[in-house]
Amino acid sequence: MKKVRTRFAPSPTGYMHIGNLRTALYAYLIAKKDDGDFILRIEDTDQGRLVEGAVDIIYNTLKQCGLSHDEGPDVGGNYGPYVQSDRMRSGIYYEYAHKLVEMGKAHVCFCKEEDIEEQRKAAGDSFYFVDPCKLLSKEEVEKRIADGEAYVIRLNVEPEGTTSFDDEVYGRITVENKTLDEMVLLKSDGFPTYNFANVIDDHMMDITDVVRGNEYLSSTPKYNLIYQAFGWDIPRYIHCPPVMKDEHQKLSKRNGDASFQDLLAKGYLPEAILNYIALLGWAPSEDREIYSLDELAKAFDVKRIGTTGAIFDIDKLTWMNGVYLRSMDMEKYYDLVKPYIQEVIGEGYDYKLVADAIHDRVNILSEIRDMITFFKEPGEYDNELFFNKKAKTDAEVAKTILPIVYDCLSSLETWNNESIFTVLSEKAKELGYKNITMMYPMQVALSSRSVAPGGATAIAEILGKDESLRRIRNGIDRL
RNA sequence: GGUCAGUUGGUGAAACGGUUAACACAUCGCCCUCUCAAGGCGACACUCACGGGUUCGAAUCCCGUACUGAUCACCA
Repeated sequence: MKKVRTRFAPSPTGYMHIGNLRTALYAYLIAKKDDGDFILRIEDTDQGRLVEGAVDIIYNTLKQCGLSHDEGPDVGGNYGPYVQSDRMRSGIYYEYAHKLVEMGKAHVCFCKEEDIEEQRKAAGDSFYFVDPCKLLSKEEVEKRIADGEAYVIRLNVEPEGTTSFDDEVYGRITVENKTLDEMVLLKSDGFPTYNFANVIDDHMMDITDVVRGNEYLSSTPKYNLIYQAFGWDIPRYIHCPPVMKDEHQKLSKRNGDASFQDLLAKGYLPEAILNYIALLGWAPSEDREIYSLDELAKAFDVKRIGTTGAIFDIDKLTWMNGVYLRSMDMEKYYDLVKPYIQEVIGEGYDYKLVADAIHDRVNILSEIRDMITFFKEPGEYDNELFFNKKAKTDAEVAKTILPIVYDCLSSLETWNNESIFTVLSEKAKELGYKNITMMYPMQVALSSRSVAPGGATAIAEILGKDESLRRIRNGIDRL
């Protein structure tokens, strides 16, 4: 069996959006499942749409995701060049388009765009019309070309019969040939159209599995016609359903939807993003959702790709990101979280203790800031905050509790979570209070919040004895 | 408008003609608990867009309707 080769063929038009990334992921997984090759090819036949830095974004994204390509513009390979605008490639397209003309499978067309439009209109729904340029003699064509007249090369399509292809996801699809137009292969500027370049490249690069979005489903019969004209083997087609923003719209840059870069900036992890989007349009056969990239490659099965657009649910991604954060190696977690902590509270505190305190609470890294600002400086708060139904506390109760807490702690020698908790809970027991009645007012005094990451005692440990006592003192003074 | 495709809960989804229609997110309850989380437990589709048919039996097969999407460029 031939070695599986898939390709990711983006056009460098800006940010990498999620749908695109998922297509890249699937292409990667399909290749890696069978120890095949994953190739990166840059499709830039449209010179008007080049965006500066866009290619770097593609490289960076693939790298951050661990979707390493075996061949590509930057890493080389035996099937280069891997950029369509490369002069060497342009020559190839030109040559093959003309070869098709010689074979009688395509023809030179001098029609103006308006002429074509008119004829299409006249053809109506049947769509098919006979291009008058098809009837030109070889001599005349050559003469007009020699005279410098602009021309394009169009594929010849016979209106009779049907064209079918098998898609691994959507099954067998058949269309009538008369609904297919005689597509342009080579544009008047000498560049190939995207569709043509695609077929040539996929064939020349020995691509066995064509993985792309299902918006290409309709044009696939035309691709097949080109393969057939050359007598080439037709690849396996794997069309993926779209990733949607909502019921009606696809996720897109134009709608201002989050790109991969945006998600990273918000503090989502590449592994989590990849894991999540793998599940958008594909379901594993076992009852499980958390997969590393390698595990995905093993579990992936083209047959289990769905046919319906899947709505991108940021809530589920957020949950999954939290799962990754909670289950990752602690050292790695500390490294990840350290810059965020230091940015907010600076030096002076044990950032690992802070990291431990928020470990079970953080889902996305950008949430950390709001969670821990009070360590640096307690915020303004109203005495109403001392009210807590479950703790049976309010400002009045706090007035009696806080001094007790203060006394217990000011004489405490060993300052850590456990020792603080022990002394306070013993005191609570002695006085007949529930722990929470002691702890809640303390938490408010320490954090200026009704909810805080970690219990009052954990916060006190991080703050240190002096600062903790100072904040409790302030709490007492204001009551 | 033509053509092609799709339709299981708020969301992702499983189900290879016979199950109480999995599982996960979200939501809501309860438990745990020094708050919030995390974790544990439970609730949440009398039904699989709708209407016919085939079958002893249909979310699963067939036909039609509705709705949704894609496509119909010298854009990629």
